[in-house]
Amino acid sequence: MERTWVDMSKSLVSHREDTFRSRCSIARSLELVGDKWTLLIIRDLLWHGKHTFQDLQSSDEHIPSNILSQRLKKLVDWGLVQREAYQHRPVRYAYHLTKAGQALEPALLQIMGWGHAYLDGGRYDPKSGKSVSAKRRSS
Amino acid sequence: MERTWVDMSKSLVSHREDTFRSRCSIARSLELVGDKWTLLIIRDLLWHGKHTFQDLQSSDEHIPSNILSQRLKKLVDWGLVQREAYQHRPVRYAYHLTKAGQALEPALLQIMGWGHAYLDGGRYDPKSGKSVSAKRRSS
DNA sequence: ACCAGTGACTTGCAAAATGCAAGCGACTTA
DNA sequence: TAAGTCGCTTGCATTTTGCAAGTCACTGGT
Repeated sequence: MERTWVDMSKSLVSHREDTFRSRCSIARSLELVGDKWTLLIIRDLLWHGKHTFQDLQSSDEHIPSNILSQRLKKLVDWGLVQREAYQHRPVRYAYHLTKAGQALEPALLQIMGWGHAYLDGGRYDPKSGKSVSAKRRSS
Repeated sequence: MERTWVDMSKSLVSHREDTFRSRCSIARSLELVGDKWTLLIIRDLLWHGKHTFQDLQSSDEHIPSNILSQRLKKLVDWGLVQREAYQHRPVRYAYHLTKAGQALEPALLQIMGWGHAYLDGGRYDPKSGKSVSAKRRSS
C-alpha cells in the first residue's frame, strides 16, 4: 500500500505476472474482487447511483470506513474506478466505474442469480431499476 | 466451526435470514464464495477433475491445507459439495459438486471472461477441456 | 470572530482470518 | 518392522478486519 493517492488512471496491465498467483483468470480476478466487500462497492456504483464516500458507506451491509477507503484506493489503483472532485470549496469527491469496472456487470448478474436461486436473496433488475424480494420457497 | 464432520447434505435453506448481512443476493453469495480460495476449489472440482484433498491442494495457487480443510467443510456444510469415501481400506475421500455447486458455473465463466479481458489471464473452455493462454496485448 | 456541522477520510487497537511448517493416525506395501 | 501415503489437525506468527474515535478542510449561522 505504498502507492499514493494522486496517481490515477493506472492501466490494469501495469500490474502483471509477478503480482498474480497463477495465470488463471479466475485466480487473478479473485485477487481484486475476492473478498466480502469489493463487489458490493461495484454493485452500488453500477446500479444504485451511489458515488460518494458517504453514499457507499451507508449501504445495508455497513462497510467500515477504513475498509471502504482501502478498497476504493485499490480499485482506483487497478483502474476499475475513477475518483474525481465534482466540486471545489469545499472539495467533494465522486467515484465512478471505468469501462473495466462496468465490464463486471455480467459476472455480478450471474452471482446475483445464483444467490437468488440458492440463498433465497433478492434480485435487482438493472433494466427496471427495481429489486424483487425472493419469495419463500414452497418446500 | 462446531458442526461435525459427518453431517452432510445440509440444505442451503437451513442457513437463513439471521445468518446474512442483508437480503441482497450478491452480499449473500459473497458470504460463501467471497474470498480468495473458495471459487478456485469450485473451479477445480468443476473443470479440472480434481476430487481428492491432495488433488485440490496441488493446484497452481497452492492453497494451505488448513484453509482447504476449512473451505471444504464450509462448502459441504452449505450443500455445495458432497464428500464421500470412494474406497475403504484404506479409506479415501472424494469431493463432488452438488447441483447447487454446479450452478455456479455461469458465474465462474463470467469472472474468468473478465479476468481474461482485463487481467491478461488464461481462459479455460469447458467444452473442449482446453485452456488458452492469453496473448500479450498489442498496445 | 466563534461555533456547530458536514464530508472524506485516518488512526489506534482488539479480534478474526490467513499462511506456513510440522505433526498425527490409519492404513498399505516392501 | 520400517517407510510411505492420504487426509487431515495443531501451533504459532503475520495479516486483515472491524469498530470507535479523531482529524482536517471547509461552510453556514449567529
